[in-house]
Amino acid sequence: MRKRIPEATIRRLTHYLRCIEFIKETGAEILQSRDLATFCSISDSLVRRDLSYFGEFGTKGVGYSISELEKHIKKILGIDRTKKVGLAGVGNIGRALLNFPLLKNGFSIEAAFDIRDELIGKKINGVMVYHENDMIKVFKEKQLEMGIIAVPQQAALDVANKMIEGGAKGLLSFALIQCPLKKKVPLRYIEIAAELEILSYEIEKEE
Amino acid sequence: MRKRIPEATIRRLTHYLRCIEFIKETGAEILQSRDLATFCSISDSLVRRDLSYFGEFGTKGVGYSISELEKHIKKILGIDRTKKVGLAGVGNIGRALLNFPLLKNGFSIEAAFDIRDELIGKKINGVMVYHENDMIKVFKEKQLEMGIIAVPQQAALDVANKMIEGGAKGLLSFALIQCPLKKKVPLRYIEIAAELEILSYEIEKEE
DNA sequence: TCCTGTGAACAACTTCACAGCG
DNA sequence: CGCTGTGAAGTTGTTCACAGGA
Repeated sequence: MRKRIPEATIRRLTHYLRCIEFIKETGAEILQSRDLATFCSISDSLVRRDLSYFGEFGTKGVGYSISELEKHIKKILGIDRTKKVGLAGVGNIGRALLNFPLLKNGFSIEAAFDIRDELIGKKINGVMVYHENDMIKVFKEKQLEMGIIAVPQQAALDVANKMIEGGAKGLLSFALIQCPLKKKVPLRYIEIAAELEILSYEIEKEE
Repeated sequence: MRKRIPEATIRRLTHYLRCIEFIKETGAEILQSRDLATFCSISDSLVRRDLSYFGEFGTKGVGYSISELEKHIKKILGIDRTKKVGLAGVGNIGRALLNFPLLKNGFSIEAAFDIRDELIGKKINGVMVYHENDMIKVFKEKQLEMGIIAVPQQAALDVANKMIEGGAKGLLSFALIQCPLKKKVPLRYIEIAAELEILSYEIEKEE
């Protein structure tokens, strides 16, 4: 079962994790494909297919052990150990991220970066703010694995390249980056405008 | 030609728009499927297929008129006129959105909402902050069509239902909403944790 | 019995390849 | 000739339906 995994499957894995976090609160120990399916509004066979890409976690006639399943999914997503993250841009979005309980999801922001003098050397929510000029050095020293880019668009490419030079193996950006990057690494976007536009389309379609 | 449109096509339409905004700066008037394809790192035939779902915009042997194409895509996405938006939650994410040039994309935040007394009645970036208790009334009065939810998770369902009761036809949420909603409307999420998790998976896969 | 895991059928999406028009 | 628009082929993703184990 070691075929290529659909990206959609990976996204659903994150939803399964949200479901597990939710169900764990109730004290349950076993869960069935149907439970995950209902939570995510998809079919139960799709849940089983998704999980089967990675092995056989379940018990026939019973279901899945919640704690085992959680461990497995975290392993698959690479968040079985905490990943160290550097954050560029301490504006509103940056601050929101610093206040966000990312650690619970397996990520820890270990350093923040900005170019505004009044911020450099301050700690925000326990995270030190460095100057963007020191980004390569700090990324290397602290061995940061991922970068989050929350700077204005015109600064995004430069910041991305610095992160990569500092050793970042993947980037999440709120700003469109005019590629090409110095080195090809996984790059994802959070596109607020795009989401609003798609929502707008869906609204029009309804009518 | 009026088949079901893939969601992926709609998302790419938003990318085409970003490309058009970018190319317009250069003063060009004509663009070809290959230009859009290169910008978006996809194949040119996919660009043509995407556009062909909605009619024949191009000129054979020449390409697409940039201004016509922009008009068409905006029409398809329902942003040929500005859509009025209400924003719940004036924390860091909410403030980031208030500072974001959404108007350029066809959206205008006409009212913000929070429950913190010190914010109510203030204007932030020209947008009045109301109490969440007045959300239904304000949504109706101002005829807000869309809602953005940037409140803590435990408040999200309540806020969503109020927006819908106030007449919102679609919602964009930063917090997971435990459905069901009072009434089914298009609902999209921006899931920062999920994006980080997927990125983490992609990083592991590379290795 | 009940629920998982999975071949096989089906559906959705993308690419190919070229007809057809400017 | 060059580029669009589109059937047809190819590929990828989802659902069906059931064998098989607990």
